[in-house]
Amino acid sequence: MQESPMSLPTWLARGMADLFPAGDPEDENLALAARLAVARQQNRPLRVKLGIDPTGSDIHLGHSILFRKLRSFQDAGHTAVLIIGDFTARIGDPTGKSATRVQLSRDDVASNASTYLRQLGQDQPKQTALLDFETPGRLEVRYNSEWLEGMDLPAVISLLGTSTVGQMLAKEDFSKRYGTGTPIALHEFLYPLLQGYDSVAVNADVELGGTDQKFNVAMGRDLQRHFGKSTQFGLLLPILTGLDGVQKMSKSLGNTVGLEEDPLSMYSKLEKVDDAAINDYMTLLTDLDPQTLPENPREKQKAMALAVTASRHGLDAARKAQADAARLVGGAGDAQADVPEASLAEVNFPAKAFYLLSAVGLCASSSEARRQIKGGAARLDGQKIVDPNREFASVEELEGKVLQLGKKTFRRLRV
RNA sequence: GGGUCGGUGCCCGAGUGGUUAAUGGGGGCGGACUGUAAAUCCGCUGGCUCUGCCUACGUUGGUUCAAAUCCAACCCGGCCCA
Repeated sequence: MQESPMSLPTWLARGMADLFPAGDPEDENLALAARLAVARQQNRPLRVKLGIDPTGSDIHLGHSILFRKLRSFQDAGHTAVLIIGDFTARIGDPTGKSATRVQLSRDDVASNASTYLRQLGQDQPKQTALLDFETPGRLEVRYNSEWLEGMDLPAVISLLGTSTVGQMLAKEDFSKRYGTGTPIALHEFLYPLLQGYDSVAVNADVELGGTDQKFNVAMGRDLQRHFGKSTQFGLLLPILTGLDGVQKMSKSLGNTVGLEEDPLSMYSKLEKVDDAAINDYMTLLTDLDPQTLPENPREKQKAMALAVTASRHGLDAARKAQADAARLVGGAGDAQADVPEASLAEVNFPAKAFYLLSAVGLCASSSEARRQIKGGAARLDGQKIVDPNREFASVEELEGKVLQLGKKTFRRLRV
């Protein structure tokens, strides 16, 4: 990335992976710093677009880096335009996908969307919420069905006419699939165009996205130009590496930390993040300087985990989680520790150990529970459960005890 | 529409009538080790309150004592031709 003479504010540049165009520093259409300056002069906030597809229901830390950046724009006085891709979700973004996505029903999309908004802090004060829902003028939530649903066939055809098959096949995901003979449905070509059209519809000045979104964001610029609008800047942030330190954080890869996870499980997961990912986590998930982290790798993990947990739950809760995690790992379930609870209400007694593990949700199935127990993974209050058929006669026998699977999953049993 | 190849467990991919819940690899989980890491080694990796029962190799039906493996129809996909 080129340094422009007119520099960007540090809150904006933090963690940035790409910014385009990065051309003529004097031209507000070619350099974001110039656009910011003009906006300031005219006392006009920038419109910063971030699109989300309500395809899942849980937001994880990987998603949150984009929302954090969006929040920074809000705090600097700009307008966040959050686009809920309720219409595009029904197509499914082909980006990073090796297979055609399942199209979602309207109901799924609606319920996912409301879950998203709640997780983003719709009902919370701005101090604790991820986005500022409170300050007037700082947030617009738009559903893209608003302008996409009513589009008629001539409009769709003209939209398709702005792009060529060659351009589409230049996109890595498509070319890879084409090359390996994996099907590409025609409607998938429409996705980048529709996402791009969102930028037209909301007059975006900036679009935020992960680095994998470059194609789609660039499409937004093309379409804005096509429709005679001023063009947006693409501000791309890195894709957060998952807990394994190798692959991107993604629910289907099971390497995520959920935004709403309790402090203990959040901390426990974060303190074992791969060394290589630690600095990125600091930069992208906290406001702190990674330089301040301790040298010792283990201490470094802990400090990062504390910082990130604190950014979601506050420093006190994070400290407690850190202390609890340290005690729990010692082996014995600790009566003081703040362990997530599991209800015994649905469990039928007498209950055999393997049944208990699955009934309480620690194992996906009772067969898996049997295997885990045989593998020596299950403990009750720190004591290994050896026999899958060990029987617990009544609730009283379990109430208040800590059931453990492996080294890092704990459940306090409650009635 | 024609030709041709193909559809196997989370993924890739063996298997072409009988110890097949189905070789192998990846991924995942667990154990040992460690820094609660990486690397390495070992185990597990359909379901069921399970010494047994049930469901599985695109779908349906058929042949057979016995099929993922043979036959038929259908569905879906790649490539070539139109």
